[in-house]
Amino acid sequence: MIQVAIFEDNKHLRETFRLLLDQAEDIQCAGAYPDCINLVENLEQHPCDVVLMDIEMPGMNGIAATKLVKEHFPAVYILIQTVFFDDEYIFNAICAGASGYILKSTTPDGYLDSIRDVQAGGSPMTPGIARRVLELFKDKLQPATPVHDYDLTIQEKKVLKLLVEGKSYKLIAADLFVSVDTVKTHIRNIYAKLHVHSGTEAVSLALRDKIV
Amino acid sequence: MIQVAIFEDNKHLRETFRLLLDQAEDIQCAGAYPDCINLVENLEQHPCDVVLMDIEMPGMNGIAATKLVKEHFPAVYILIQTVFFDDEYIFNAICAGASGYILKSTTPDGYLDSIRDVQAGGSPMTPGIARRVLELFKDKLQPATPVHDYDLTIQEKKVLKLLVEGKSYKLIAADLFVSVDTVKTHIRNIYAKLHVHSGTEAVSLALRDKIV
DNA sequence: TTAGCAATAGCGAAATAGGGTGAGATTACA
DNA sequence: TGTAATCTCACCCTATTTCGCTATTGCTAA
Repeated sequence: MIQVAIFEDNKHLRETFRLLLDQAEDIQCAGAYPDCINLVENLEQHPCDVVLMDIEMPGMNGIAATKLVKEHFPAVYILIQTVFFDDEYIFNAICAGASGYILKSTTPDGYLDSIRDVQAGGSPMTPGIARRVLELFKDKLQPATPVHDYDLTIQEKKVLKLLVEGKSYKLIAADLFVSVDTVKTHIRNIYAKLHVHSGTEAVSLALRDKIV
Repeated sequence: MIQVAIFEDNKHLRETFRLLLDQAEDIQCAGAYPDCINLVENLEQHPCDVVLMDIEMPGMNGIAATKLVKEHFPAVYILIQTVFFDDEYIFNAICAGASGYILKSTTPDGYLDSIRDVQAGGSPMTPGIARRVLELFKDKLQPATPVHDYDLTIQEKKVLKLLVEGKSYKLIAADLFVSVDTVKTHIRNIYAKLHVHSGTEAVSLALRDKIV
């Protein structure tokens, strides 16, 4: 018997969900709440396996509530449901620990299947949501493309790299087997190309733009 | 009519897929290949909307093939199918540009639905795969967590932040409405806590460890 | 072959940074 | 109430950095 808690501010929807869940043989509604007041106490008194969470709620929103639930009940699975299709929402929900993300346009049976899926260790997602997740995944994880190269020469890049490592002019000169004055010249040219006026600025820019 | 190309080294499976697809009214098999030899030429001669890609193939594997397809035909959706449940595979497939990832245990109708889903802009995923994707997502993206704090005080963090922005002692002092000597003191203390001896080193460390 | 660029190197001046020492004021806490 | 931490400031001295100008060598493309 899968115990499910419902968080949904719309009273009509909330009651509809409760009826839908209780009508299924293997699912039971352990509680239905309009907001996140006393969330922890409520879940302690009425334990559940899965939380069906509305993302748009007055007061504490679904994302924050998800975090809170995960903090206090790490074993509970959270199924987010929303009418929105927003990248930020999706991203934050996943990071908060949601185990599934479905659109409210899902059919009644879809809800029940999704609840069974999360409980079985899956993460049901509306295909459209899944596409957004994959795109986000690629965007955020992939290359971190070096935007500018600033036309630095090979030697200048070497110098900049060593500068980023925190070395002094002397040490850089030693590393590259050139004189300190040469390093000075290179750094002067680097500063001009990056439009900066100090080592810290150069390092900051180099790291942010992944030049090194 | 959705045109689908099949890449599958097992002859029996390949033919089964072809029959399955052609039997659907809205789907047509545009080609079925046992390997990725002449992949680009084949797809050029027999254009398709969706590729059904086996991930385990002799010669070029499905991941590399996915990359290749995406390079030459960016608009083509790729549906990965596999018997494996491996995080590395999943991760690489997504980065290569796959639009869906289903297990081979899927039902015949499941295949057809998945193909329709990708064509419609969705990303069908077996719930178990989806769970792995979400976990990977969290693991790889979360590290936005500052690992060390180095016990910097509030003021020291402010100074470090301004240092990262490339400001000089003077400017930092002006920004914080304190004397340059105070800034020096803070920076001395910061260097001691971070175990560095120059601004460039401090900036480098601060950015890498996301202290600021 | 001339022009341009990259890399090298030097000199000098001015500004900035780094490190030592000490110390007063405020706040937090046991 | 005493102690510790934090924030503040000052003075001194040296090292390093920044920036100006100049100049040679080698390589390459017009």
